Amino acid sequence: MLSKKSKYALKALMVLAKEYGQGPVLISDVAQREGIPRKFLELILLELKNQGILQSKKGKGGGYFLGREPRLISVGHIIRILDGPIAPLPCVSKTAYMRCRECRDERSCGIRIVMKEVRDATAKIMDSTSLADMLSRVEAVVTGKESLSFAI
Amino acid sequence: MLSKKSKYALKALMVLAKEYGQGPVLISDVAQREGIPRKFLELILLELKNQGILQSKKGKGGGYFLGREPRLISVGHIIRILDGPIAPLPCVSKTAYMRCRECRDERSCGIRIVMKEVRDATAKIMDSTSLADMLSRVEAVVTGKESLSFAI
DNA sequence: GAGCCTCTTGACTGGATCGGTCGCGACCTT
DNA sequence: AAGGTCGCGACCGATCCAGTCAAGAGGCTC
Repeated sequence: MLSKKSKYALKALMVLAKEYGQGPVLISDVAQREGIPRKFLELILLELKNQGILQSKKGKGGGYFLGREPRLISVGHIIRILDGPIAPLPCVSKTAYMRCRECRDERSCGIRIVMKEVRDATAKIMDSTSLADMLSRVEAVVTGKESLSFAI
Repeated sequence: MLSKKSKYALKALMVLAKEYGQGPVLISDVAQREGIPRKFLELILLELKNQGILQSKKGKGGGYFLGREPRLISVGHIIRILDGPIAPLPCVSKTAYMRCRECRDERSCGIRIVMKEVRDATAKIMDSTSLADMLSRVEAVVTGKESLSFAI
């Protein structure tokens, strides 16, 4: 299950992606536009800044903005930062592998085989979807061309 | 992330599936074979019984056994019983749908679009994999015919 | 029916995580 | 130097996770 942190982060990033190249956006603006508790959002944006996703500027005319183009920021990366590994089990994680204490033979663990499939399918979707992708999908729906969302 | 509950449940069910048709198996046996805390496993098996997955017999010669054939018990069903919905967000769940409080228009929510893909991919794998499937995959690995596990 | 075996049930725990909130800085711009 | 903005540490209540404990209820065998 996606935490609210990740969900809020993605919502906020979508706002910043839409505004990309047009200067900083206030935390308060983002919070209000997306209905996110302001103080909680501060925490989230700070973390994203520390991980290099965002940049910030203090003082008047300050705020947050994306550190790179929206097409270079993947959903998977954001979720890994805020929620940790995507894999349903540590023993199938690529970014945070840990073997199961009680498994004699990992290779012949049926659960692992299935969960590896799940991890791969999930990671494939999340890592190949960028903020820009999401924006254009939303755009496609809004302008009534829903069929585009299946063309990817 | 899969909880230990679900993981233990699947491990236990694999044992019971292997033993299917050969009478009840003791909780203690399952616990020992799979390295699961006994008391904790009791809880899990009881829940699975209450949900109709397992049956039990008390007294000497008693124990737990599957309520139906291993090929009729899906991984997805087990995980839903113990961990709740598979969907990463309530607003894309088929079995426990709930709309997002702060979403104005659900259809044009980019996050929802992506998470729906994730849900569908995950559910497809989990719901189409049965205990019998897992058993035969494990068998394939054990007998050295790993390539079979990709043929499905 | 005694005694043992096995599941059943409810209460309890310690620790972690989630989803926030508060207050005071630090820093930047004008 | 004033006011706007992010930065950061502390704190909080609720909930969930993983597991334990003690007692009991039902069934079997002798």
